[in-house]
Amino acid sequence: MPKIVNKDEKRRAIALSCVPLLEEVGIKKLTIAQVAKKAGIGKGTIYEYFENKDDIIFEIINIHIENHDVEFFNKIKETNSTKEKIACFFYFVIDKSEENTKHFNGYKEYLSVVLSNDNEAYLEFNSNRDCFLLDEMRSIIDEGIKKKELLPIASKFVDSLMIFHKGLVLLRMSTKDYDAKESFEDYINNLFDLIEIK
Amino acid sequence: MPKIVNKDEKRRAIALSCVPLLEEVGIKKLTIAQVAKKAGIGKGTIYEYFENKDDIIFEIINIHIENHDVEFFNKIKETNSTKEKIACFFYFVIDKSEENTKHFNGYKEYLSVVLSNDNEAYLEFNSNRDCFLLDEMRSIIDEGIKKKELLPIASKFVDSLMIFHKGLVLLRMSTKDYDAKESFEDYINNLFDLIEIK
Amino acid sequence: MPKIVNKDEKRRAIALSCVPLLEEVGIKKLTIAQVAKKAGIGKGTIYEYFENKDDIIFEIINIHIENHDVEFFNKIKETNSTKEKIACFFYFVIDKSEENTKHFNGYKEYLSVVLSNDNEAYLEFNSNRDCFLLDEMRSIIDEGIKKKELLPIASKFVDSLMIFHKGLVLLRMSTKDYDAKESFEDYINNLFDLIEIK
Amino acid sequence: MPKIVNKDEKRRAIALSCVPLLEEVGIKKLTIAQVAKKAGIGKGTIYEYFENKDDIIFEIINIHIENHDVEFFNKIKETNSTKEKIACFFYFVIDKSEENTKHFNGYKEYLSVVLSNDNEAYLEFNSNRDCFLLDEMRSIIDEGIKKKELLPIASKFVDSLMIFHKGLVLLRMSTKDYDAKESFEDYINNLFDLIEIK
DNA sequence: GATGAATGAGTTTTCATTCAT
DNA sequence: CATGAATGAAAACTCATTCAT
Repeated sequence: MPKIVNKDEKRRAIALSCVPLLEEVGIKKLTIAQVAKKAGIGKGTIYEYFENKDDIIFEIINIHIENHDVEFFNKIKETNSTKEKIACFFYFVIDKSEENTKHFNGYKEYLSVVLSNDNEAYLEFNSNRDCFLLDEMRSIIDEGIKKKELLPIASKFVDSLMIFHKGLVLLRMSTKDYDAKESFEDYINNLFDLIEIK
Repeated sequence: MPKIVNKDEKRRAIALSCVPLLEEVGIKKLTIAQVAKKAGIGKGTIYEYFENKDDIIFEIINIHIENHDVEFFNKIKETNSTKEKIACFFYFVIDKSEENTKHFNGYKEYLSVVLSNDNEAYLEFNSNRDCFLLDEMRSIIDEGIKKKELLPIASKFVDSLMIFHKGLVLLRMSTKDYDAKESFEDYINNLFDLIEIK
Repeated sequence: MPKIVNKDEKRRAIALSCVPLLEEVGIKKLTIAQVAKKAGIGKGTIYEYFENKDDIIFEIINIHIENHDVEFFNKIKETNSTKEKIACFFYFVIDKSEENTKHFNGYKEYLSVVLSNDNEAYLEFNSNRDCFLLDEMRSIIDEGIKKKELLPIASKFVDSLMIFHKGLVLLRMSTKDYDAKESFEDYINNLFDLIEIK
Repeated sequence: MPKIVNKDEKRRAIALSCVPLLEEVGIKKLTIAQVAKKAGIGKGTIYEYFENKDDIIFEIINIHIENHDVEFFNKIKETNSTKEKIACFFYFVIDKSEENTKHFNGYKEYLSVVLSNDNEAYLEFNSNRDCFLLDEMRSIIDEGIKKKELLPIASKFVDSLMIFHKGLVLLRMSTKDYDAKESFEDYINNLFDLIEIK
């Protein structure tokens, strides 16, 4: 009886084995040869499981983001106040630690690829993830309202909060020495003056 | 004695002649050979006036943006209410007309290049332009306050308005069928509830 | 399963097929395109077997020199007297035949490349080959002493003999109509007055 | 009355002003633009005084070598014993000081150019200079014989001394970490055993 | 005599993808 | 199922030299 390999499983296994590789060399410098070597299979085999290079990069990035999200939601769970939970969303763009900067630059590279191609799959993936994060934010705000930390009006600011987040991301990426932290703190304090129950 | 040319003028003239070319083929596909042909000069001559390919692309984009700004400021001057003036800032990201979409996609490609290289000059240029636009926005808001259209508190929202703008730009670029208009209107109406003198 | 090729063999086969090409066009004018065409493969395939252009040129030159050495050692074996064996070493720089001049000019071009780059591999290769030839010369002299053709003191002249050889090479290469033969004969006769057992 | 410029004088003046430039950037990287700038004239003017790039490089190198020779003959004059005078000839190839290494590498680059082109003028220049140095060496040896430092037989070794010198030059240039000093000392001691009057 | 603007040929190397085995 | 050998298009940049002024 031959070993039955589930195509999807192997696809994922290949991508999984290349998560550190992508971090190391970056999207643009990643070659199929490297991927094949890291996964311990032949170059041709890659094409049994992936349409093309974009496809595999996409899969690897997915895993990256999933990993990131796991950490992210753990952090949020450990956090009590609504304000701090919101801050968790912004750590990614605020934190200047080497570790986070690496992730941030990885995401920058990813965005560069998204913006230069016109890959529908990328756009859809981004849409879904943004929706997902938006929902998370909404839950947190709603919970804050329920816990009497926030005024009911707070729910009207969920969207703009997420858009503001995107704005900080783009500014940190495209301008010199942008101080996202300062901007965030101004904004969040301003906002909480309006929505917080003191 | 040889013909003496004004280097700066010729530099600009070359760039100017390639503004439509850049629009047509995009940044990534633009070749020096094309530029030289369009400008009606030899390839080598390009390098008498520009350091390298980045340098010439940068110059062409500058002209693009200058052109855009001229239109933009004309629109603002023709506009009366502060709210409408603010809306002018957002036309770029909101408007779905073919004309504007072309510009928007051009800017998208530019951003893609900025994010993938680490060109200090690009980052600095962006910083300066963002500062400049921020100042414009501030003037408009201040004027609105002076004209008793807005409450003094409005001045505290200038920064976040610009960041919000960036956020919309990134969302329109990186997600599928993003409705920047809706987001903007929600936001601006929400905001004006807080800062408008009715 | 794909065709498995012996990388080393194919590498050598490619280089081998280009030995006449290198002779024909010279090092500086040799292009990868020519090499690929001559080897009957694609340009890209070259790079499956060689690091870069230097690498392939180096390999071709190796074959050249190996070929030359084979002839050279055959000649020495066919020769009886020590004096004649020594002369064999100098044929390369003395002989004005068209055939040898072609080789000599090839070596000249090779040296030109060695002197203009700072390629460690080249320098080391030269060192090794010089050592090797020095050892050969030493064997010949030692044998001459053993055969009572030469005085024991002859062994003290091995180094200078090789250096003298280099000197003739450089002189033939860098000056006009240099008569290496005359210089060699003067030298060898002078020397044999000192070291020969008559 | 217009300023009469002697063509040859200006030619020399231009070359003279570029002596340090050549040292700085080397032969291969030297551009006509640099030469024109250093000489304070236009690029086109260069061609009023020189045939082509080779011509001007040649002229600059001439001056270099003249300068070197001046130092060299001063050193020889200050030296007493014949053995030391001979050693002066070999300082160039033996000395590992930074200063001399710079000169040596300059000469290496020059030789590389000589070997890669087939410029008759270069070859002739080299022939003449080698003749000239040979004559100098002969004078020194003859003088040594006259001063009863050397046996009359010494005159038979003048040629080989010069060829040996060339050999050391080529070895230092084309092999790794060559110890020219050791080779020279062995040789000169060996030689003096034969030709010195003790 | 002087100038400097204009020129354009020429070559290495990478790497996603295919397909014969 | 798996493989890896083979492919070939594609583009920036330099710089000696000329010649119109």
